[in-house]
Amino acid sequence: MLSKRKQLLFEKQAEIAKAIAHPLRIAVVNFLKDGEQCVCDIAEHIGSERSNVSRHLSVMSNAGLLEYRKEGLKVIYRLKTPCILDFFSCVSRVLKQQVKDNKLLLAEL
Amino acid sequence: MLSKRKQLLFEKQAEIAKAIAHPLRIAVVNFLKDGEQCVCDIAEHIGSERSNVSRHLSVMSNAGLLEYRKEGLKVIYRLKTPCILDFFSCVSRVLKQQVKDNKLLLAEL
DNA sequence: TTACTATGTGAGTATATAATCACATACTGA
DNA sequence: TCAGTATGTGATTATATACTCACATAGTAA
Repeated sequence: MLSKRKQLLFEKQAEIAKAIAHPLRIAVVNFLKDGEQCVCDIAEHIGSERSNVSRHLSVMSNAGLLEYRKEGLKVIYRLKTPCILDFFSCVSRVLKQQVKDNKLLLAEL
Repeated sequence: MLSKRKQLLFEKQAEIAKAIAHPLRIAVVNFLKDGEQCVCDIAEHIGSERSNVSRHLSVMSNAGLLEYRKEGLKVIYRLKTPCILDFFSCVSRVLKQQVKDNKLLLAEL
């Protein structure tokens, strides 16, 4: 059985993973990897309501993935831990494997 | 604005991230990193209903994170793309940073 | 002050996800 | 064949998450 300590750790880890696990939030990470951006530009780039984007940004910020600074009216977000980007290299590997598997499956028909 | 192609990619990536983003499923990954295990042993190790664990395993398997083989009555799961484990090294970094931030916050009081 | 802009938040609704229980299926071994 | 075990799935319920709209707040600039 899992110790309480381990369970707590896994919950924390899941929280961080959840903060990445959304198409819009992944789009944000991809946009921010080239440099910081304000909410309005992020919203425009992604093509979603500002209020919605704002909420997603706060989810990611609370999870420790993003940080921000204020500049006049604008709030400018940036990646806090760029190692998140490594995550996507693994995800790409999983996706490529999926394509390979599908090809094998097709060859069976 | 995002291209349809990019959007589709982000959706696929989010699907994979979602398949990790649950405490129980993270516990499974941690258990399987030392080698393959049957559903019954996974369920016992984690301390959850077999039916529930079975469903979580199928989520991860569908996402391409796990694969399995059958051996008599048992179904034995293993990690399909061990690079998932890299993900956790980044998550650990995020968690450590959170602790640091909290310490700084405490020092302000 | 007044009008304007950027951001964030409350409330409501829709949708997705998780857990539980009961049950079906499939394999094993007497 | 029959009893027993491992796994998976349907149905239900509970909970969490996402989106939209309206509005509040805070800074800017005339």
